[in-house]
Amino acid sequence: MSPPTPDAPVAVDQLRASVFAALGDVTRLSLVNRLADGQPRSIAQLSEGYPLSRQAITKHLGVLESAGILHRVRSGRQSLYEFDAGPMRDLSSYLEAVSRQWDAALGRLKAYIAENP
Amino acid sequence: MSPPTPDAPVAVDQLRASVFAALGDVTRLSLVNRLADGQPRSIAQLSEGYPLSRQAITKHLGVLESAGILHRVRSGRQSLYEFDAGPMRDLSSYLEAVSRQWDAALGRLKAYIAENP
DNA sequence: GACATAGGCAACCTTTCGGTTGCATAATGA
DNA sequence: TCATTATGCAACCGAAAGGTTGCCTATGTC
Repeated sequence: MSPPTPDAPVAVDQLRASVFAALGDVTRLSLVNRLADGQPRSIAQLSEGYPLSRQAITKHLGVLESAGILHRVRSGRQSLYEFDAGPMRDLSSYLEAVSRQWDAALGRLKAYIAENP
Repeated sequence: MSPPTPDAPVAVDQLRASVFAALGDVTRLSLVNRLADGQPRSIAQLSEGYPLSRQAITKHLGVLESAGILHRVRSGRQSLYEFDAGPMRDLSSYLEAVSRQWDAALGRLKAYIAENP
């Protein structure tokens, strides 16, 4: 778990950006919230409650799957989607790292001011 | 700090989605990484090192500012951008909440299996 | 005042996104 | 077998994203 540096390998940042982008939509965020209870659901089930066509939901699920947030498992004639916490855990630790970097910088600033009144 | 529920007010989710979306781009992610050291920088400074025009960087900074991740402070003839950790902290706690929900669901599943061998 | 520097504004372009519709196909159940 | 259900595939569409270029304005500097 390397802290974020300006010159970090682009591949890692590219992956992270794709996960962020996948979550950057209210519909997809809502889908993730529903699936985070651990129960896999079919496309038909997931389409209920949205003012969108099944195809639109299918596309959103595809985006989330590409980002690794969901996995698709075929069961008979239906596609079940199940949640994977991995990518979102990675984002969480990344955000924590940035926040810590920020806190440290703030601490140094305060110390500097205290020593140069 | 309410845990994410499927029926959460859309306004909150909309804000979160916009922050996620703002971070869903490698260039913007890189800009954030640079500014997270606490030092405000001008647009000219921030434009260095990218194969993009100054205007492109300006647009990216605008997106980050709209999401509340950066603040703009005019100083003389230059616009300085400074980091604000707030929105990213919110995302972090949101992601943590989802992960905990997931862990709890997994725990219940294991308990169920253990009791029904 | 003359000139260089930093940035804002606006028009324009191409690609991607989010969405729809129509139709084809695979599994199921009566 | 036949109708139904669940999904996949592809074409299409308008709007937004990401980017460029050209020009204008404000602020420093000599």
